[in-house]
Amino acid sequence: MRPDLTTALRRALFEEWSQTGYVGISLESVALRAGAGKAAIYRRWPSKLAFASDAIETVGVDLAAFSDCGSLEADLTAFLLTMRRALRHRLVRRILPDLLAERACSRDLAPLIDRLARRRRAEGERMLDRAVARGELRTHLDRELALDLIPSPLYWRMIVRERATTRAEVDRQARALVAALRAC
Amino acid sequence: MRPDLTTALRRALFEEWSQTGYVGISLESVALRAGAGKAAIYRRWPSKLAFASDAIETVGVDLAAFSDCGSLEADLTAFLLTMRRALRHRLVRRILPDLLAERACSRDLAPLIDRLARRRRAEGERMLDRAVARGELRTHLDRELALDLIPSPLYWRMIVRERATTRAEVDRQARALVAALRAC
DNA sequence: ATGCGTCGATACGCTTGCGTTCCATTCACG
DNA sequence: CGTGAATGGAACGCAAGCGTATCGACGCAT
Repeated sequence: MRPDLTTALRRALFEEWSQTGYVGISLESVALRAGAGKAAIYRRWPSKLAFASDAIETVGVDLAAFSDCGSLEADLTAFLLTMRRALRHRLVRRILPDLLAERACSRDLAPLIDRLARRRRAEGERMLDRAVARGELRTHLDRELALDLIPSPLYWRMIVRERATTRAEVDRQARALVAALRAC
Repeated sequence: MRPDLTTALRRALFEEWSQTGYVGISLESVALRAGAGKAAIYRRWPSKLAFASDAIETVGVDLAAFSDCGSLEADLTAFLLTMRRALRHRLVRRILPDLLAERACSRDLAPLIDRLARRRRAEGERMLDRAVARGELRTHLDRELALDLIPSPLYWRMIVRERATTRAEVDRQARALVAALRAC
């Protein structure tokens, strides 16, 4: 089993996915794109779902990571910059909304999406912990609301509205979010 | 040409759309669901795209409307409550993300989505005008950012995270948004 | 050299659905 | 009543793709 071919197949899947959406993925087209035969796909994965799940988990299409930058605003800025970098990627920009849409129609991909979401939210909790410890946020702030507020404006702008976001816009967004989180 | 049948066909399209996504819509299934023959669809619309565009425009899948409630916070709360009502609708919750995903893959539906988005944003501008006139917001606030902030947390929560939102949560969200808009 | 696993290419039977067309029936109107 | 429009149901030729299987070729390890 050739690992380089497995990688090529995964890459081809993402390209095809970004053009057709999950439902429209033709495994024949994926194989062709990878310069392989269809049997090579079936030797590795029993189904489209298994193939897609493996590919997503392997590449780790994840929005962003949180890190400790010394202050809430700096943490938020770093998060938004990382998220911006991920959403700038053409394939991510196309596959991410399709993942959500597909989940609404068929629950096949739901476990995968849930796993990704859970990881990110746990990291967000840790960032809130740090801000509380620094005295930047109230101890009993509404964490549900805070964790919805943080990624949503950037997601809305870049995915829903398909707009680019400058570094200055990220900075302003972080400042607005700090104000919002203080009111949570 | 029976108008009641046209209506039934549109309704059937939405049901099918919510189950299969746009790509997976089978006009045969739509016709069957509406208790009609396929020819009835082709007599009215030349293609799936024309059918879908007509249906969306006729029903007006729109997120929400803005109204003057006397203060920025009240305006925002009213907006969020209206948007919440729309997003509670099962078909909307499924078709909306699919519209976005489909737009990313194929530009067929882009003009339709742009029209919907433009209308809503213009109304958002008027709400900001009112808040500025009342002295609630700075004259030169970052309107781009403000108009991204307003709908995004609710969209994120209800569509991306598939979570319900209580009236109390809407109120808290409105308050956080006021704080954010003041920092814009 | 030999054996094994994997490869791409292809064929196969099957399914689904498209867009078009047809037909007997129904309905509304003059 | 006669006529024309529209109807649901179905047939048609065509296309695409699925999942399975096969075959000769290739690369690698022994």
